[in-house]
Amino acid sequence: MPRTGMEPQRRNALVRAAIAEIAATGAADVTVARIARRAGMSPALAHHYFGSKDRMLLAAMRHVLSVYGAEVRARLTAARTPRERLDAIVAASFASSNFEDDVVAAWLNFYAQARQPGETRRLLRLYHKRLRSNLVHALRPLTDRPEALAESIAALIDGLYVRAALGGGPTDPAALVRDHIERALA
Amino acid sequence: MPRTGMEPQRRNALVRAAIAEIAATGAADVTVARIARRAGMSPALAHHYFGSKDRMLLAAMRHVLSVYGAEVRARLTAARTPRERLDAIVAASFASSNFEDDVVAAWLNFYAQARQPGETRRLLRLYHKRLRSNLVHALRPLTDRPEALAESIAALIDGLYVRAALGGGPTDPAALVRDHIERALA
Amino acid sequence: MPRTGMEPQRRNALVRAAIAEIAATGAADVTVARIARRAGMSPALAHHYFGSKDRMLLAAMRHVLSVYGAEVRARLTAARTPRERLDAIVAASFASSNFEDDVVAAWLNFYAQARQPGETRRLLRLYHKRLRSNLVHALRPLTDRPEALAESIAALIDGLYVRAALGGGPTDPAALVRDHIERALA
Amino acid sequence: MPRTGMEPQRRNALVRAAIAEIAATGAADVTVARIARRAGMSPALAHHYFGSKDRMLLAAMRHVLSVYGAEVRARLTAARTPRERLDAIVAASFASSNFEDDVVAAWLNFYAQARQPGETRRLLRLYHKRLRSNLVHALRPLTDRPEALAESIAALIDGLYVRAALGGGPTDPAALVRDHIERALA
DNA sequence: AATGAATGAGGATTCATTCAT
DNA sequence: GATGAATGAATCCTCATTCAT
Repeated sequence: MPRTGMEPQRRNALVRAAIAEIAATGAADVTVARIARRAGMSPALAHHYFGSKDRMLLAAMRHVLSVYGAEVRARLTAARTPRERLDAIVAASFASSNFEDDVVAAWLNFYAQARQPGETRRLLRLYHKRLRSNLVHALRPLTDRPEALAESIAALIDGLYVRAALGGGPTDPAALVRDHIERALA
Repeated sequence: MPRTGMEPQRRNALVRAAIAEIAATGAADVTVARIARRAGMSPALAHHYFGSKDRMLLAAMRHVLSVYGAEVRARLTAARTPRERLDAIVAASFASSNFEDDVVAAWLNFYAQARQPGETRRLLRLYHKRLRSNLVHALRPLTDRPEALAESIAALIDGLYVRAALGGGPTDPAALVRDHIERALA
Repeated sequence: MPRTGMEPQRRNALVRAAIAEIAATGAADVTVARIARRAGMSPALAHHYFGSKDRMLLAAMRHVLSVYGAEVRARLTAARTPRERLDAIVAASFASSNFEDDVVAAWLNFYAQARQPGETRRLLRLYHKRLRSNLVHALRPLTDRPEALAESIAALIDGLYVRAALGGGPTDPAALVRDHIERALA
Repeated sequence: MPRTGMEPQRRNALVRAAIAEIAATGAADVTVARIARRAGMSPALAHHYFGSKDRMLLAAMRHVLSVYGAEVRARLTAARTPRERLDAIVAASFASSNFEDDVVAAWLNFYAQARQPGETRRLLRLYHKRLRSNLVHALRPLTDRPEALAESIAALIDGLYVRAALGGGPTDPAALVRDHIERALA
């Protein structure tokens, strides 16, 4: 049964299962056994691939961040004007690839976990820094206080994430952010 | 040593210890034993007073919500104009009584936990509803789309909370929100 | 509130509550707190009167045995012929005072507990000895093998107790025993 | 050390250890840890195989019942006449395989536990029903009141069990039952 | 590569019991 | 006499992790 070259598939399945499990069960009740079962393999194999539960969850987080990062880069490449760059960032944040229920839940839990010092915090701060820098870069030609506006845009995006995680957020959060930007630049 | 009438003090000490422990250790690693030790008593006594870990954490959440609610009510009572009402709500959100490090961390964890159905979710949704209704009520005389603006203000507040929980948020988040409101009403 | 001379009532209430609790919850789940609550007082008071849980349960057992003993003595006094003596013993065993549901359940649990060396076993063996000796004494004028018949009568009584404890025993167990005796003496 | 296919052995060892532990310690003081130690493994492994203490004890009970059932079936198969059938049932009840000290003690505790509604009670009632039906079937050709006699035989068997559990029962309980039957059929 | 077997280290919870009042 | 307060010790159970196969 064991075929060679399964490693990437196995790792991927585990990462996806981890995200789904966080969403379904809550970070507090996530166990290696449950993740492994969801991914269709034994807990021992999960350990074989990731070495520890922490590293597995970290891989899940990296996956979420990298999906987001890829989305941003792709859209930024296509953007021509500063305004388009802004829209690209906002659109990436709410793109279906990382605004699915599972992923939003995972984000929220990463935030909670990032309270403690460690890799999660480091990664999340890195994400924050990049988001801010992207925003500031796009805003610089449009306003003379790019930092302040970037801050509020970033906070707004995070707030909408949080609310989405609980259900009951606005239907079109991206529109809400664009509105905010428009008014601020007016 | 055992004097009568200790219940309120003990419960209070446990609630405070629970909040501190969530902030210090992260919700995932909070144990009854740690909370009890921090509150200066045995785990058995903690159970005696709260019956279960869940009920203890729920009491902590209720405490946080009630502190916030009291802050809002107190400031709303003093407000005269719609604009003052708005400022009152914003100020309450960032008042020192519930913007301390511990409390902000607790909020974040409550959000993460509220993903799962249960009392936490119910309480948090109730808080959301009240906040929105307070905002809409204050905004109605000031704009013709009070719901949309309320939504964005609420999201902004939550986003600033999240960022505060991680450190590195803006120095004066209330100012940022007031700025947002001003621009939106202009 | 505390009146003097309450001791006998208190002790009695606890003994009765213990028996009821054994029947209702099963010996494994009997706790001092539950017994005390059922008897309308605090666990601490129960300890005050009995010193320990074991001693309390032992008192309950002694109560059951003494009720049975009193019943036997009363009926034996009234009996005139050997045959009447036999009937007296059988009737006492199934008299309502110790064939109530609670009491039967308690008996069964005492048997289970008497496996271990200790006071319970001592008391139960004493009961066995007395029962056998009473039976043998009554049987001696009626048969030349009184010991064997006494043995089978005693076993039959115990068996009927066991079955009564589970429900579904015969309606009139005493009649069944009398039948057995009659046939054996015929 | 871990070889594959250990499950049956482990389960068996635990069941046997549970029976021995009930006999040695009394059902009230049986702990998973003690059973596991006696069976030569960790408590965690015991849980791994049985899921819970209750299910483990239930398995022990099922084992005892099935040993008895097998004994009865084997002897009934060999029996030719109604009288032989009766003797087969009685002999099975006191066969060494389920009249050993351990097993008798376990029976007694199952009885005590069967007071509470649950699987134990269900199984024990099933055993009662089968025993009665076997007896009635064997008695029908021999007497015109098979039910009544079956009842008394069953009660006698149970009573002898109870007494055996405490030590001090008759040396040859089966003979006593056969005697009872003989006289009743005379 | 893959897994069943196995466990040590906890974690929530319960409870008999003690003590000051 | 009576009780609320308090806890140490134990119990069941879970889980990440390791290991032989």
